Amino acid sequence: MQIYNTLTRRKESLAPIEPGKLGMYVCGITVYDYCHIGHARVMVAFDVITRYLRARGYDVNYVRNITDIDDKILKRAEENGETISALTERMIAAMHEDEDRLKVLRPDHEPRATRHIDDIVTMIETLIDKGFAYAAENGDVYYRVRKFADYGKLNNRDPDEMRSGARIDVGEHKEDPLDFVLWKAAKPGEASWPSPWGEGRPGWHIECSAMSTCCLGDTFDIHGGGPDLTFPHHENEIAQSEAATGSRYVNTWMHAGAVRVDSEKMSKSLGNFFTIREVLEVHDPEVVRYLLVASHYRSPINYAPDALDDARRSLERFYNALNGVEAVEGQVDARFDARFTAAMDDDFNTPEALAALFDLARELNVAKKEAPETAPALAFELKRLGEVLGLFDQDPAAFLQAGATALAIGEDEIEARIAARAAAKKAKNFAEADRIREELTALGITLKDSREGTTWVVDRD
RNA sequence: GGCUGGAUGGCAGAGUGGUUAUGCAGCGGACUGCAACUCCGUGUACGCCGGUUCGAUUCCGACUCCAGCCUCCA
Repeated sequence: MQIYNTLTRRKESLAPIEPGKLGMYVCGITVYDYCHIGHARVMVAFDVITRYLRARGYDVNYVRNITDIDDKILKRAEENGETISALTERMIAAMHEDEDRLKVLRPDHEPRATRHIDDIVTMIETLIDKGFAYAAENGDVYYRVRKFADYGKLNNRDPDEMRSGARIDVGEHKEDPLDFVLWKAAKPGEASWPSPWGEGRPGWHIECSAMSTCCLGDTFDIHGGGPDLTFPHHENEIAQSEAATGSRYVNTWMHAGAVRVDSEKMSKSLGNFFTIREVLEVHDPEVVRYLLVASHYRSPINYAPDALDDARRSLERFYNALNGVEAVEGQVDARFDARFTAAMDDDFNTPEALAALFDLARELNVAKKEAPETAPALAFELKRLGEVLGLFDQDPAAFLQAGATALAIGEDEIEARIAARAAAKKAKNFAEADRIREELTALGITLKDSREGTTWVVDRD
């Protein structure tokens, strides 16, 4: 099992700290708004990673945090005229709904910042004791970046060169412009927690250090997140945790690729984002998931409506193959599994894995015609491997007929007309049969004849 | 400016020192009463310039362009 490690910039063999077990922490969502497709990318990527590692026999402990206290949350709650917890509970519920629809399995633990204030305070105290942090007069506590010799190792950055950077916020209470906040003193009226330095709230980076260490130990196997978190967030996590514990923080750093719109990163600040829920109003969740899985997790992907239409058509190929076959476990050529596994073993190469599944689908299509008795086992194999990617879980006919409820014709009526057409065909009245088919075509229904009878799908084009 | 990636056929997207990725779309054929589905066949694709090599899209160097991070952001 090879995994690309952002820290070393190369693929490395996976070597669990404890044989057979893996601790994985992924930076989750700041819950002040609905999740967008960029969030979906990270959720799906690490869902596939977790599913595969488990299928490979690892006992994975998957932790993904929820940031439920933060400046943006305070601001949004204020704007909405609702309490912080009303806002965050609402968004957490929405997030869970979104990921359920995308077939993203829940992490084993979802620690929330506000429930770990004690751990955070303890870690900050340790950092102060060790000289890696200091309390400023205004009640803020800062991390002393220059004290940590390895600072910049994840991003290949030299603090001396960053010093001259014009965009670094100087901040009147910092000893050094590079220092970042661990604890923010509360302004009057703001949500706050007591601490040795006065009322305040945690800085963003420290919560992940505290919660990951708390859930997974001082050193753990895998830490993941979105592409924009490598700096400063993950760099700062390393600085905090390694200074506090004196141990190596993380063995393997994994980062997903960005989702772009018109070649620009999809982000809240650019305002060019699509929320998961608005996309799911128009597209089947599995189509969205397929789009995300069809690219390698580290590659950037361009989000466009056309891309979803393409994904839909590719997925139809799988469901057409699966349609009309009962999946039953049985003897199957092992080379499909071997190809799939080899691809996934190579840094979770899902496009390559899908290529193997397309070949399996072809085999299934051939079997359906030429050796029907072998089809159920092939269908089972396709579904079994697809499950690792979180795909092919729907009833094929239902998938292909999705959207029927929006049509101007009921399913019973469709069946009635198919029966009428069958009668016309039997009577060799092809003109009438074609008339009925064209009528259905006009309504968005495509018929498919086979030896077993006629089925129908909803026309997407 | 510094640091990361990337540039593959009409589109999407893997990969490889010399042999078919895969999917969608197109074209030809088969199947079909005709279609749809399916099957078979089909495309001188690897940004540009040098170098290494018997041979490079694949390795090395320069260049051009694109994206990300350096500020909240998945």
